[in-house]
Amino acid sequence: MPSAVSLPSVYSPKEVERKWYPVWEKAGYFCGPREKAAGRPTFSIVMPPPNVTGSLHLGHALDNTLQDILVRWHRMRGDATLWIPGTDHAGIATQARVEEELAKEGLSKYDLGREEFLERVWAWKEQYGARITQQLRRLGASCDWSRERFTMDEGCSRAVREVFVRLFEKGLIYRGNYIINWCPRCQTTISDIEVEHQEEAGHLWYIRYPFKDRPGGIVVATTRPETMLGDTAVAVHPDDERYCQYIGATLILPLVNREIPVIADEYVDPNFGTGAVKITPAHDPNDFEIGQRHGLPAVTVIGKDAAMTAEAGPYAGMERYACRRRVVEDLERLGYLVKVEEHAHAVGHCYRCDTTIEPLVSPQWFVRMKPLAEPAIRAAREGRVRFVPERFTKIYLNWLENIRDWCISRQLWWGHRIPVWYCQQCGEVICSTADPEECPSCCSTALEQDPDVLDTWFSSALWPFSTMGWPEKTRDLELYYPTSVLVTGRDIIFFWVARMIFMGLEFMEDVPFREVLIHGLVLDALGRKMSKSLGNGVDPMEVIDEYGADTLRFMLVTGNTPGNDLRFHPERLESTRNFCNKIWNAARFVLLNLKDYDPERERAPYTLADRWILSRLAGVVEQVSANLEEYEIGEAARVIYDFFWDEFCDWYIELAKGRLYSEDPAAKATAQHVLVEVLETSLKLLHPFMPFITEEIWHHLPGERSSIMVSPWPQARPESRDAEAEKAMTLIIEVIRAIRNLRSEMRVAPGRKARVLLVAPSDATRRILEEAREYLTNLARAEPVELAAALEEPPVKAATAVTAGVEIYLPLEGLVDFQKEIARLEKELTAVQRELEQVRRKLAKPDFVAKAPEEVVAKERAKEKELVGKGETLAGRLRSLRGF
RNA sequence: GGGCGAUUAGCUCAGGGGGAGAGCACUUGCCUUACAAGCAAGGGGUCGGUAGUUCAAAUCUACCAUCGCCCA
Repeated sequence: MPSAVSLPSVYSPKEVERKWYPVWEKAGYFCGPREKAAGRPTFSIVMPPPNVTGSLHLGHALDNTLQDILVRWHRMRGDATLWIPGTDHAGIATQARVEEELAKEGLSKYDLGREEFLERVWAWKEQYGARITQQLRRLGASCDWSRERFTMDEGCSRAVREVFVRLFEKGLIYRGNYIINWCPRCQTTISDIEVEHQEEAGHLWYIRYPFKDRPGGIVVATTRPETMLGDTAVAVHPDDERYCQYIGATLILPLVNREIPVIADEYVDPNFGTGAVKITPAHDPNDFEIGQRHGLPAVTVIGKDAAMTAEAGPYAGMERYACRRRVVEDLERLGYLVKVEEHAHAVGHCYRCDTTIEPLVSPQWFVRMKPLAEPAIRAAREGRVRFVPERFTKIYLNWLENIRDWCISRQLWWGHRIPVWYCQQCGEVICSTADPEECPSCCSTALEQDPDVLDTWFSSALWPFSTMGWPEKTRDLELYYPTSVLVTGRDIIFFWVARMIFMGLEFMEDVPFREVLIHGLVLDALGRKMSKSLGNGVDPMEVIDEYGADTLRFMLVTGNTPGNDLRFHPERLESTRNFCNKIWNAARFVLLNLKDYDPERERAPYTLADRWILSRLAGVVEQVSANLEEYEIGEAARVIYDFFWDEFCDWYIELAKGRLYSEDPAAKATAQHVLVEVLETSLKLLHPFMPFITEEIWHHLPGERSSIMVSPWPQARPESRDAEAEKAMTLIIEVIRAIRNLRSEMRVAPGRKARVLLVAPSDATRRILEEAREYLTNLARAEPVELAAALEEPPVKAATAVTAGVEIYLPLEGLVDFQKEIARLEKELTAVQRELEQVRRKLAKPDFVAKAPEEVVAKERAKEKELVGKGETLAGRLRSLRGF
């Protein structure tokens, strides 16, 4: 056993953390077993794969800490536990980063060509992927590295192809020329949910479109005048009396002189603008749909570079906003511009680069969502997937119920290539899991694979089963699918959670996880999202360097409630670090006092303090287990924190000192035994939260030990619960506090012993106080302590307090300022009277006595009695002081 | 426009139908042989507003206000 004396008085996490992680990993503790213990369930989690783009941020730290807590807890409970780690290839983000690198060398991806570029990205992935897994290790994540996966590894890629082909064959994947969101900077499509809408101050331009064959015209209102060049109709509401006479009429589109019809469509809001809407099917999603309904042509006037196309005639080649200015000028000059209003509207931006999205019509691949969404909706409605907190169910359902088809093709190089080939000979479209050699229709070998790759989320959607070896029927799938819980941030419910659920239902015929634990975002101290552009990000590795992983972990999961965002305050790190230090020093204390400890030695019976702390410990074990069961992780952490610091350190350790320093070996052995018991159990309870410090201390405790992480989780011990001991200790603590308070108020020097008189009419109370005599001396420096049922003549020169049915006198010859003491007691008496009044008012109500539960009424009565007694004592005391 | 969340001590946040809590900050006193990253004592809040349900509301309901987020 290492010497306790060698423990320094300040805990330094660095060496400890570096020491233990490799030990755990080498011992194979993280490996998910291939069999489960009889009578125990399995517990499995797949880690939300961090992007290989860069490094872990605080959100990852929170997410993985929560998972690690659950995993370590279940492992200690003896469940067959599996936590699969991995990383995500993050198509757009990673490609963009590598392109940035290239740009520094003055190169573009086109200079390298597709293959060489991909080699560069793979090199990047190797470097940064390794960094991320290193960072997860530093955080203490006890995931199974032998099962580590990457969304583009062989197995995941195979799953992606399999899924694509099956959906294609089922008619759930199709290619079509539809309107999509185009990011002109990333040069790719993005899906609807990757578009972020931001309110912007803009204008509403009113433009008059003249009739072709009659005087006058129709005034339309638009926020994007440049798109008028692509207008192919003007729509009005069919019931709008202002316009119904014009339906079917022909207008002349100004500037381009195209003839366009006036059509009627329910979509038009008669109250917006003039009630007449210009329709640009090629550049607006709603207009596109109207165009589809009415068979309107789509004229593309803005290209993929966000510049005007040849279709824009004289405006061809102009950048879209320059064109907007010119169009407005020209309209004004030609007298078509009626008016301009200030107008705030939502503009779509690329979630990655914030560039304004351009809706474009383009041939893309889509997943037909309705048939996939329905089972996913049912699964949540029927409770087969449960969200924690529950309110997120609604967000999930609302999205799925209004789902649109999912555009999955991306014009990128980094990602899963779409497994579709086009025959250059006959035009056959071949969708296949294996690369085809020749066209099945015409046998031509001139096949060209679709150049696009899949949306990154397509592969992430398969994560819960692709990581377990699907489409093979593997042991892991058999044992660990569905996983137990998914832990993730509320920002990716749509992106990821929903998609995993419908893919799981489609391909595994079961939900991918039974529960979804949603946590909030980690914000900066001012409540802002952490971002590169704001420069307010905090690097978790720097925090770990300075404070240790245990501190970071504990800080992240306390002081916040499930689903709510968490503000990052550096000060909270300090208080949590102090808690680590507290644990360290409590352990040091115990170990320093264990030098002559022999577990076999005969022990004296438990004292009141022993029975109390063991009872409290049993309560805490139950509570922590119950909290973890309900995913109330912060609450569980708080319960241990309070118990350990307040009850164990501040009270029990102090109460135990008397016996530790005594000459009675049996009494000492009992105290040592209880100290070890409480410390050991507390360490176990703390281990899921603070794996490193608990492991370190664990190995200093007496006895042969393997790792704490594979030690059994503490059992609930109802037989240790001792209500009587808890009640007695509560009384003793109150009396000690009252004495300390009197001493402090009377400015009795802390080191000085003082005579204390305790008056308690109740025999039971006196018995407790008698047993606590030593405690009062040690903890309140009360000596001698005199006990009485009543006092004939209370000392006049004394400070007084009344608590819990005990009158406390602190005789202070010559030290008591009578006026001050009278004032103090008067204040106290007023408070008592006020409280008594409240209680009596309550008890006076017949309804209360009749309708409130018996215990509540009894409690109020007891309170009344106590307050009356306290008031009488105080009043009597005041009388005698005044009479003196 | 719809939905969700927040509003509790100076700050950051727990709690949640029956005596207002924690950490930090503040005041006072202590280098007490585990810990000054500590110990002890203390001050500080009509729990955002209004109405309702209830014997009882910080807690449940409705509405309102302010802030934030999501969706359209």
